[in-house]
Amino acid sequence: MSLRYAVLASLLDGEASGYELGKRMDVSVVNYWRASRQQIYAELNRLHRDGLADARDELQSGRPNKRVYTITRAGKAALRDFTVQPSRSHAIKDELLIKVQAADIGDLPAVIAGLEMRHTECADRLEIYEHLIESYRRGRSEDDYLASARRIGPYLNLRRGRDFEKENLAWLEWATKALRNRLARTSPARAKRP
Amino acid sequence: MSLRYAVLASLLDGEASGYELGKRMDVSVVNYWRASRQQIYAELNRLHRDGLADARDELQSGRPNKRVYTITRAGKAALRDFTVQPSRSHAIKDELLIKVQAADIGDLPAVIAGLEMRHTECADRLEIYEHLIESYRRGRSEDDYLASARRIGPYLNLRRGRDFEKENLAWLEWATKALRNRLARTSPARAKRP
DNA sequence: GCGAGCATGTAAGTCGTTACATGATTCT
DNA sequence: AGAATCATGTAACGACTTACATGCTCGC
Repeated sequence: MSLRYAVLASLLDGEASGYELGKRMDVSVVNYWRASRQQIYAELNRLHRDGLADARDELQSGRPNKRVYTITRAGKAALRDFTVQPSRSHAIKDELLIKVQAADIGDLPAVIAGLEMRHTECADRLEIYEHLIESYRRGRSEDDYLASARRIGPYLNLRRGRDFEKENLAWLEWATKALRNRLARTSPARAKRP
Repeated sequence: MSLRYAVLASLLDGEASGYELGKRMDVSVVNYWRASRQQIYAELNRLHRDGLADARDELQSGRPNKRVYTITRAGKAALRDFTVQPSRSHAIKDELLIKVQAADIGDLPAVIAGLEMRHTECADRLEIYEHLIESYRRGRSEDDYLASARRIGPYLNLRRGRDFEKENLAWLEWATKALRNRLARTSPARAKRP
């Protein structure tokens, strides 16, 4: 049921088609709930059926037509009700960390390569967050922005995303170094007894 | 398919029954993949069926008997193969953050209360992580530990968990303050025009 | 006496992923 | 020529949650 409210919350940023929303709710932009396009299309239909979103068909030339959705008053009310409900702790699911957990028994060079790949992904996301934060602030100081902006929720989440990516980068570098040291000490020894 | 490897990785910490593993893989202890007990029972059965885990029944008095599982050679090989596969970026799913995103339209005091509740949860988890890190190190310095320990994967993940909880606490405090300021500025104004 | 912890599971239902289908346009 | 972007969806499958079932012991 959370997907429903994640989609509604995303519609607060303005009307959107399913496709656009799919990009908005991509890992690189949204750090509160990512969803696949197929999920979003289905949820938008349900939202419309339940009167929480209005839909209108926009005819386009040279590309397929699209359905543009807007959050309704009832949608906002439902979202408001949701904010009062207790939240369960987030789900922690990260394949890379399973590999780190099993690194000592696993293929060390492969795990290290995985950490490095994640590092570049994180760095890319960090850059996106930094740019978004800048474009939200438009020169204002943070306190200024928080005092004057119409909405601050998206900004709060953006900063969380940025801080987490930074933290993540630091950890990835540290963990990579630790596994590299281990590799240097264990693999020459193994090589001597084939 | 990742649950399978998460369970195998948890079995590297030693043999365990489904119930024990359920506690090991709880949010408070494991930060790489949390799973419900029902999921774990089912996965252990499959693991045993596929020869990746050995099972033995342990008769107990005064409490129900239990099935204790051990990872097999084939299980370790499967886990090793898994470490070579590419990892997808983790799933970001946090109900609380949806509420933060919608905070401006939602019930501000409720969102603030939610952040505070999460704060105590994080503080509790942080304490657990700190204690676990201490018990892993047993007085040794970090470099010393990383150089001498038989396995370092669990320690790397533990530090990640600790750092993330710390970061999280800082963000929660900052976001709470921002939403409190907003509440102070908006609710007296509203109260004047009923 | 009652809830919490120990211990394992089934069944039903919801949620989410992957593959497939279609088809024009623009970039490399 | 082939891939990527725009655009929406269906169908099948797999993952995950929630509720239910059972039953004994220990502490309050």
